[in-house]
Amino acid sequence: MHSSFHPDHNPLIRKIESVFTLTEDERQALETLPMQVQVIKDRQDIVREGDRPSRSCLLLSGFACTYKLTAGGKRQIVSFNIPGDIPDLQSLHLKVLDNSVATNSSCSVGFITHEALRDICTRHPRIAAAFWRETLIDAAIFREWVTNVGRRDGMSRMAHVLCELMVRLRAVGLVEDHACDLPITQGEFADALGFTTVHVNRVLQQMRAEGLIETNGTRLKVPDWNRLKEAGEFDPTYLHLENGQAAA
Amino acid sequence: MHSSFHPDHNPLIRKIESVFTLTEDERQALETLPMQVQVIKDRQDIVREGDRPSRSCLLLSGFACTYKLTAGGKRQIVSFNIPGDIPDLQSLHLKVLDNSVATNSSCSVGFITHEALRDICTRHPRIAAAFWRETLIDAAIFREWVTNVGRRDGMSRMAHVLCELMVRLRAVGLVEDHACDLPITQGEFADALGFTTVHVNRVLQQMRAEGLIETNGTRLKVPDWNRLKEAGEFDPTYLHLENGQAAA
DNA sequence: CGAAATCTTGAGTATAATCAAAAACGGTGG
DNA sequence: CCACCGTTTTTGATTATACTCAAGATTTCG
Repeated sequence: MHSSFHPDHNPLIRKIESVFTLTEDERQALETLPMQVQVIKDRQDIVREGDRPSRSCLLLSGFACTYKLTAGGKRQIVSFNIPGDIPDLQSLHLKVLDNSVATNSSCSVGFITHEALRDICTRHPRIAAAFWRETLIDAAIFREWVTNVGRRDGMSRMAHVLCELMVRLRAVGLVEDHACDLPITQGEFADALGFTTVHVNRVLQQMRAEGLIETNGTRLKVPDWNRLKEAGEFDPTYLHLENGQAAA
Repeated sequence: MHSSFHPDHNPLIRKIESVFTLTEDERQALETLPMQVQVIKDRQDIVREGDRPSRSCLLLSGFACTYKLTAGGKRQIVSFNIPGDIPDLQSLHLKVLDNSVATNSSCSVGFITHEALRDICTRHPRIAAAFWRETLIDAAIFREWVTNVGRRDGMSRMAHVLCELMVRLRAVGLVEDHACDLPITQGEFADALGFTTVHVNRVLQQMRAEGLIETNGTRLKVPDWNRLKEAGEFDPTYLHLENGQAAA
C-alpha cells in the first residue's frame, strides 16, 4: 500500500517548485515521502470535524471541499480543494480538527503521517517554510471568502468563486481553452456561497443569459475571461501564485 | 526606540506559554526579540493591502481589525485582533499583503523585522512551530467567520462574534465579571458581519430586550453566558485554546 | 459648549429564502 | 437499447430578512 507517487505526477512537488527550485536533497526527500495512496468515492468524508488525525491528506486527483456544519445543521463550504492541496495540513499543529473535508468527485488521496511530515520539516527547513506558506495561502483564501460571502451580491459572488477555481485549476494544468471540468453541483455551490440551491440556479441562468459562462454537464467554459473577472471583482493577488500563473 | 517589552507584559510570551513551557533559552530569545514599539491612534491603518512589509506587528494593547475592501468599495472585516495577536504574521512568507489592518481603539504595537523573526525561527524550532500554529488558528477563525456570515441569521451571527471576542479576551485576561470593554462601533460590527449599521442596531436592540447582553458605552456585559452561547451556536473548539481557557 | 461621530427610528423596497412540484439528467440493470 | 430510479436542475408563487434612504436623538470629544 505504501507508494511513492511518481514525482512528475505529484502535484505537491510541482507546486513547491513553482515557488523555488528544490535542491537534489529536498527533491529526494519529497519524492520518497511515505504516502499511503487511496481512492475515495465521491461525496465521502475524508476527515471529520472533531477528529484527532495522526496524518494529513494530499489530494492527488479529483475535487474535494472543506466544510463546517452549524449547530442548526446547515453546511458551509469554506473552500474547494484541488489536486496538490493538503486540506488538513493544519492538523500537524492543531490537535482537533475544526472542519470536515469531503470529496466532490472520486478522488485519489495520499495520506502522509504527521511523523513523516515533522521529520521532513526538521531536516529541510525550506520545505517546512513551503508547507507553512501553503497554510498561509489557505488562510488568504478564507479571508477572501468571508469578503465574498459578506459583501458581494448573487452574480458577483458566484462569478468570484468561478474565477478563483479557474485560476487555481489553471495553475495545476487543469484548464484548457478557457474551459475546465467542475464536478460541483448547484447545491454544493449554494453551500459555498451561503445561498440556497434555487438561488444558485437562478444566478447561473442569468450568467448564462449574459454570456458570462457556458456550461455543458460538469464542463465550464468562460467565453470572456475579463468580463467574468469584472463581474466577480476578481483580483488573484490573494492566491499568491508565482511565475505569473495568475495571468489570463 | 528599540525596546524589549517587559516579558510579564508581553502578551505573546504568555500566549506561547499557554501551549508549552519555554526553555530558558527560548524565553531569553523571545524576551530579547528586537521590537520597535509605537502607539497608534484609533481608526488608523497599521498596514495596507498591497504593502510588501519587511516586518510584522505584534499588538501589545488595544483593538485592531483585519479587513479587505471590495472593488465596489465595501469593507469586510475578517477578524478582530486583540493583544497578543500578530495580525500580519503571514507576511513572513507571503510577499504582498492581501488585506489591511486598522486600529479600532488606540493601540500599542510592536514591530518585529522579518529578519529577526526568521532568525528566532531558525534557532528555536519550537518557537517557529508556535508561530506557525498561531497562523493556523487565524485560519480557523476565518473558517468560522465564513460559516457565520454564510449560514447564520442576524441574532446568532451577532451573538457568535460576541462569544468569540469574550472567549479570546478572557484568554488574555481582559474579561472580568462576565464583562469587557469593546471599543467597536456598530458600523464596524456591520462590516464584520456583512450587515448594515442599521441592521446591527436593530439586532443589538433585540438582544438587549431579550436580556442576552447589557451594554453601557463600550462596556459589554453578558448576564447569562450559556444563553448567549446558545444564541450564537458557539463552540470554542475552533479557537484551539489550551488549559481550559475556553471554559465559561 | 459645539461639532462630529455614532446610534436610533421609520417607511418603503429588494434580494434571496421558502415551499412545492415538474422536468431533465445520469447511471443501472434487464 | 431502453425502462427505471435517484439525483440534480428548473420553474412558479409567496414570504421574510435585511437593505435603502432619510432624518432625528444621543454621545463623544476637543
